[in-house]
Amino acid sequence: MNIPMRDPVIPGTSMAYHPFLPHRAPDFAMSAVLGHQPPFFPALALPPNGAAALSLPGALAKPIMDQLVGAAETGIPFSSLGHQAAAHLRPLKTLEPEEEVEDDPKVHLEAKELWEQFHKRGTEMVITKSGRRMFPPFKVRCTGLDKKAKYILLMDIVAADDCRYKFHNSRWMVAGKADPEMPKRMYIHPDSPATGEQWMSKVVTFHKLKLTNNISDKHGFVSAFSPFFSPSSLRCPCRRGSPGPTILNSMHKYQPRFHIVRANDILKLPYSTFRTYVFPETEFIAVTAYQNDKITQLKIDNNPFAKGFRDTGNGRREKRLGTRCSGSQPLCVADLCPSEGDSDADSKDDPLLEASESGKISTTTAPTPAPARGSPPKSHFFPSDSAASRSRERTEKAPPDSRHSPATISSSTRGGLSGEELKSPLRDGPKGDEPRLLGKEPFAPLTVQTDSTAHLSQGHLQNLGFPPGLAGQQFFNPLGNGHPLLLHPGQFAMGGAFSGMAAGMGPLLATVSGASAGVSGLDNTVMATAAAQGLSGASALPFHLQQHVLASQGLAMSPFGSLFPYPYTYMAAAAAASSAASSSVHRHPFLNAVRPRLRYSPYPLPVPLPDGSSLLTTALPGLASASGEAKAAGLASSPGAGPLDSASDLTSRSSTLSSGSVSLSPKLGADKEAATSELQNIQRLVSGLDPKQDRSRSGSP
DNA sequence: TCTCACACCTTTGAAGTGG
DNA sequence: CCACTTCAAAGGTGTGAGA
Repeated sequence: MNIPMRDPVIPGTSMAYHPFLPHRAPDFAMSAVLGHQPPFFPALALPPNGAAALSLPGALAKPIMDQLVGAAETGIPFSSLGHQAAAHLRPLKTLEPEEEVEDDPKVHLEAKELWEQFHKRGTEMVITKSGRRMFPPFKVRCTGLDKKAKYILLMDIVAADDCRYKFHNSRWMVAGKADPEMPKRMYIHPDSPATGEQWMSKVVTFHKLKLTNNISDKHGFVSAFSPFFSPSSLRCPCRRGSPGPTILNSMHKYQPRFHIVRANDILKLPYSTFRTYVFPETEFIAVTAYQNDKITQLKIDNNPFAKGFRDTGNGRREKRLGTRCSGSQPLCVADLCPSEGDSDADSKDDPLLEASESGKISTTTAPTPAPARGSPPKSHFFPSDSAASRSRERTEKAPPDSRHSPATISSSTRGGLSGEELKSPLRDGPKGDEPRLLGKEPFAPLTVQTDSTAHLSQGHLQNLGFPPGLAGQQFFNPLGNGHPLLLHPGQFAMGGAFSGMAAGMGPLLATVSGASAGVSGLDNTVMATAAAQGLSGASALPFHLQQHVLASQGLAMSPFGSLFPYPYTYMAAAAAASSAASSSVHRHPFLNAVRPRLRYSPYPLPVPLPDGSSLLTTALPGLASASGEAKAAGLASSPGAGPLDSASDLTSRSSTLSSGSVSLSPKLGADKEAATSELQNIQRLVSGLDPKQDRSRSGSP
């Protein structure tokens, strides 16, 4: 085996990459996923909570990984491989579990009304070969976080269903089966990790995330690894090594997801608890060219970059209107948007602010008390340091009072959700010193918060296709909900905060990811509705092959680590279940045969637990009805069915789920016997050997 | 349905100026 | 040294022709 040595791991980067995350029981992890007897990991005698790392020079990664994966698949003990792989498998770092902190995260979608306007019109999101930003930008406000604890915020976009669409007769219609999905990347917010206080102090935006239909796009792996990558690019948040675009299929429907992970180190991500939040109104259909004039006009009216196309502008808008959109009527949102003049000084880096900051698009309710630190009137998600920007900010007129709906969009899995209204900080206040990590971006003056009293509960798991037999498994964390986050090396993308860590790992990650993109599940202790759906994107590939990377920044995440956040059993079970539930997985030849496709419904009905708590983090206020209307109006025949489609299913199967195992922070000292038992269940589940499970799955919609 | 060049626009950071 | 202005470059938009 001739393996060139290059791209050595940079000492001190703590680059932990281990395809078979040995969290507590690495052998179990791998075998569980693969459905084999535990392979032998001679080099992995790890402490219970230790993290083993496969520290490999980049060029070594691919061949060694291939062998390791192959061995795992065939049940060959790794010890018999007799090459560098075993030598490289070694404990790299012991990761202490996140200390228990009391938090009750709630997430509010910003500019919700604008999103709803788009949604009602059959939102189209343009994707280009070079990558195109999302508009409206995905922005959220977090509350309920532990001020002292550190969190990593992520976002990803997963297929919403298994269909391809076409725009016919002014409406979107199903045009067939979906094309295979490319592995999806997790976009890690560049400010991660940051304290809860920092996150809560401002709007968290992911507007830098780009969408592309270019499957050969490699930028995601380049920025941090490229020799041209300069630390100076990190100075300005806006210029940080931009993550690679998320690859989407044109004419397919997607659902953005937001994840909160309590972790103070990116290395702990795989072991940490995920809370996933889904906002159905952010669902969109990717297009390479706008099909719906209403959407086009809506975006033109709201996106400062498109000012040249506005009716009042001097661009080609008038011409265009005369030819294509002559019949277009002013859109509601347009009315909600600030005039051109108003927007000029606003949104610098955040086009949406142009609209949202005016407050015209906000359907707010009661104002909420502003935190002491207050919020600046203008919000730049990635503010410019330039004098010009500062100058402009100074000259900006004070925004209208932000009135936030106290409603919560999400609920905590901890059952701690008392249903009390969220008190979100006002964003319009004196511009205080923003935490460095979060940049200087001020709050958006106006946010649209919705009541998210609805909580996803275990009942949603049914929707995710959890086999009844598994539901009762202790390890089968209902919150994990069956929908593991698809943490794939290639799934991760971030703005650069972790860029350094990735040094030297680029080739490794790229090769591994490229060669074996697959499904990696990350158990979300608190999984959102869409959990199941998350698989759709990344799960198109074999579960065991998913060696995901923190794509753009080169952060390598153990796919199994992702699967087994902590304890691993939770992850594995969730991953397996999610795989079964994933519509995308369904498309996968390997999994297709044994697991009927489960349709993902992003609008599950919250099912409160007996104790009054809710298991799933994501709660979408009024989503069901709203989305249903939107679908009815915009989608002629969405196979995804409405939000309520899964209600019956959820209800029918909810009894099989156990809520007792829900824990955001599973204790490290889990009983080994229990783990073994869990493992066996996982193995059966993953390997598809359990006929009962299959039967039960087949009964799923 | 997609790609591309294009015009128009915003954003960004550096350079310059003045207090 | 700071605040501010100016400028050019980079980059984000939708358009419309052509493939």
